[in-house]
Amino acid sequence: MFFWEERPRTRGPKPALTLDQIAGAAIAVADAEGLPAVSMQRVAAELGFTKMSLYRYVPGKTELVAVMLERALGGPPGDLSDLSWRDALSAWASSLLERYEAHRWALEATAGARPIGPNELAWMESALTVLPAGLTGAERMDAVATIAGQVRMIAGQSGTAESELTATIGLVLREHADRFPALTAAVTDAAARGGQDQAFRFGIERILDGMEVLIQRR
Amino acid sequence: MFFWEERPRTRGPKPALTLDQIAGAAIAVADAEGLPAVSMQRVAAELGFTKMSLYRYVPGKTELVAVMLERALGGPPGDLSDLSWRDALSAWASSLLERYEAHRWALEATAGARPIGPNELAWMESALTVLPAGLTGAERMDAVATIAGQVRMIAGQSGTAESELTATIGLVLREHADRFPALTAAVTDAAARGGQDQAFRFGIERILDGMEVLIQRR
DNA sequence: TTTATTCTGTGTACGGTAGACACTGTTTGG
DNA sequence: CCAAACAGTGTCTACCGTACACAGAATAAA
Repeated sequence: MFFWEERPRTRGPKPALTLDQIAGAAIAVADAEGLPAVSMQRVAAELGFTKMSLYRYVPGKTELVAVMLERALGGPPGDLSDLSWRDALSAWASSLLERYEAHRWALEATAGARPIGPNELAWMESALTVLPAGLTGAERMDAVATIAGQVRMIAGQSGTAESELTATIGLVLREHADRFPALTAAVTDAAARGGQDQAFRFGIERILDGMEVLIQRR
Repeated sequence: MFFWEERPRTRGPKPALTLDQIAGAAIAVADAEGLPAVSMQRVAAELGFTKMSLYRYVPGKTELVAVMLERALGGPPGDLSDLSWRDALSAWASSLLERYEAHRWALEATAGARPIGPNELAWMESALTVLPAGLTGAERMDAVATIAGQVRMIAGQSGTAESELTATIGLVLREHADRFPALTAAVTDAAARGGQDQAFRFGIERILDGMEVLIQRR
């Protein structure tokens, strides 16, 4: 786990690149054309170098993606201490969602086993500190996971929102509307009102309400 | 969206394979060695054919993965009607989690844009029918998404549970324990009690509690 | 029954991927 | 001054998905 920071160099030629430059170029490609467009070849070409030169800075593509994720998500918001735990967690979740939506490949990049970076830990730490008292350590972890799960669920749908949700689902749905009456009804009603931000807030409010019930029960 | 079912064949040689055979072989490979091990070459070899023969049954790899997902997740549980909405949703979530954990590549396969199959719609339909009254169509969709988000969050951690969570996180964490005091405390406490099933139930109960608050408020 | 049509599985080819390795040339510590 | 360390390049292997032409098999039409 030592590829996050640039290691000190003593002898030999001065490196022409930095890890930040590489990550930046890779992030730019992913932002513009999606994660599949990010290859060693492409990133190196974007910087005017050969692909093999990147291996002087990064052990492999897995680690490159990890660094991309780390840089793209960044650190957690810092000014949550003077809010109520509800507002703080809500703001935390909104901030995280913003980050995911600013880099729509980020969610895809977190699929499967991967190394976890310092910024990701900082996000966890941030949420844990604003969590209310009256929860065990395990429960605190679980609570953060539940909220993060909601963020990631919405982030996953956000690209697909409305346009493809009505297109992809609607295509199969219109054909078999009789097999899925409840889904058809819910989708048509949801389409009339619309808004994926509503979906996010609904889930967060339910989770926070549920946590409040638990806290006050104790 | 016509590659789900096998299309009728009239003239020409009898097909030596079926879509189910192909999907089954691919699922077996993914179960044993993970999703990256699933290639056209590998799946075809597993069946004793050349990779190009698969393209007679499936338009491309994207669709193959979609069929794999469809077959692996299967249909929703059917006997939820005589349960309370809480128990029904809890059972629904548990069933879905079981499916995801039985095929740990399934979550990874749902990352990014992808075609949505009939079984996935059936799962949605199943959850929507057991949902309590007093919610709008949009809210019903949001509620299902929130629960599904919890399932997917836990499913994503389940492979990493304990072993790697203490290894991957713990490695970086032990080095910077002073930077993440709340996280360190929560992790050590959680490790003492352990259990990823606890994490799942905790989140589900919070969400259901939150939904109950909303319902009773109306 | 013959003929024409349609479909299957195969072989070849192309452009792409990640990465191993040897090499040249630059930089700097001893 | 020189030897060690290191940067970037070029070449190579082993894969990947898939486009395309083809030979043979099965059937529908003649």
